[in-house]
Amino acid sequence: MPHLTEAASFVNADLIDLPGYALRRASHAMMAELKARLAPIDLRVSEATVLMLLEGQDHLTSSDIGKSLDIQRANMPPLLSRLEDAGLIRRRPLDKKSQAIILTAAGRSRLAKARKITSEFEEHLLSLIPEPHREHFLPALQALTA
Amino acid sequence: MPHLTEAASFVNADLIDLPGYALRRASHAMMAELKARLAPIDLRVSEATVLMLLEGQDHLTSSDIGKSLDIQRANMPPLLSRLEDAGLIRRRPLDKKSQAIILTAAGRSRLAKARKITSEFEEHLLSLIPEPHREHFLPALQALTA
DNA sequence: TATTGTTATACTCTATAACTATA
DNA sequence: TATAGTTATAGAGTATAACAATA
Repeated sequence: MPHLTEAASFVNADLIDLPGYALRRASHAMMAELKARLAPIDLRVSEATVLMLLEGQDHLTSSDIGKSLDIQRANMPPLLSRLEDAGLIRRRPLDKKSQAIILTAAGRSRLAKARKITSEFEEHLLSLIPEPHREHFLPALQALTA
Repeated sequence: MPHLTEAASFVNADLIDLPGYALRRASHAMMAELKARLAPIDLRVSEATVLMLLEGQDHLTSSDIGKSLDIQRANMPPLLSRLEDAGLIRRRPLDKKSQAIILTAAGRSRLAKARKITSEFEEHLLSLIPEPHREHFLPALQALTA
């Protein structure tokens, strides 16, 4: 017999009523879902995000990408190396110090697949939120990031 | 001169309009904030959450806690060991296989400080959300976890 | 047979410091 | 002086597999 009782479930219900805790749990659940949906095209969430940021851009540096996506500069090289090794991006020198990160043809092709998956995912996510709350979700989240 | 242009900012604005991306960013920002607020009392977010779950309970096992908080069973021992080494919890045998995790007096004292910090944090979080959206935030998040 | 607690292990993300070379 | 790119390293969270002992 499991030891988890109704009393314990009640306490857990208390936790889930805290916006901070609910935010962490919802984010974790949704990112696990998106990770699973992107796995078939061999992309991590962070990698797909970088590809989306690069679309139509031919002058963004590694540092630019890090600033836009809130990724530390020091954590960009391994991320970009994986994308480069997969042939999805290449580097173009801007001057003797900086280099632009740009999509290859294979990168644009993979991005198209990623866009399809993420847009279906976003639709799924919103569909989970009951109607009266749905339109308020994005503005509320954006207020927390700014 | 930085390479980040207005065009790049615009693309980033596109990303932040995706609910899934906004959810991840908001969660990351808020958890970093809570982590910083809990650091002075030497508690991680996950540790404070466990203490809160244990309040008033004297029969929850390691497995119970993992199930409630969505933490894998295998990841509980190191978490609980840190709390035990800090004198905040102790183990009480339920039978020859299971043991209850319970708060010590020091654990209840630390929990009181954590409750104060987290309630101030929750208040801060909600205050960041503009009035028309605020009341819809928690129900929307809870719909994504269920 | 299923569950509990545990160990080992590995991967991902994140964070800080430090170094070089160039703007 | 500040910035770009990189390397090294460490911490934290998460995931799977496997084991012994007990329900």
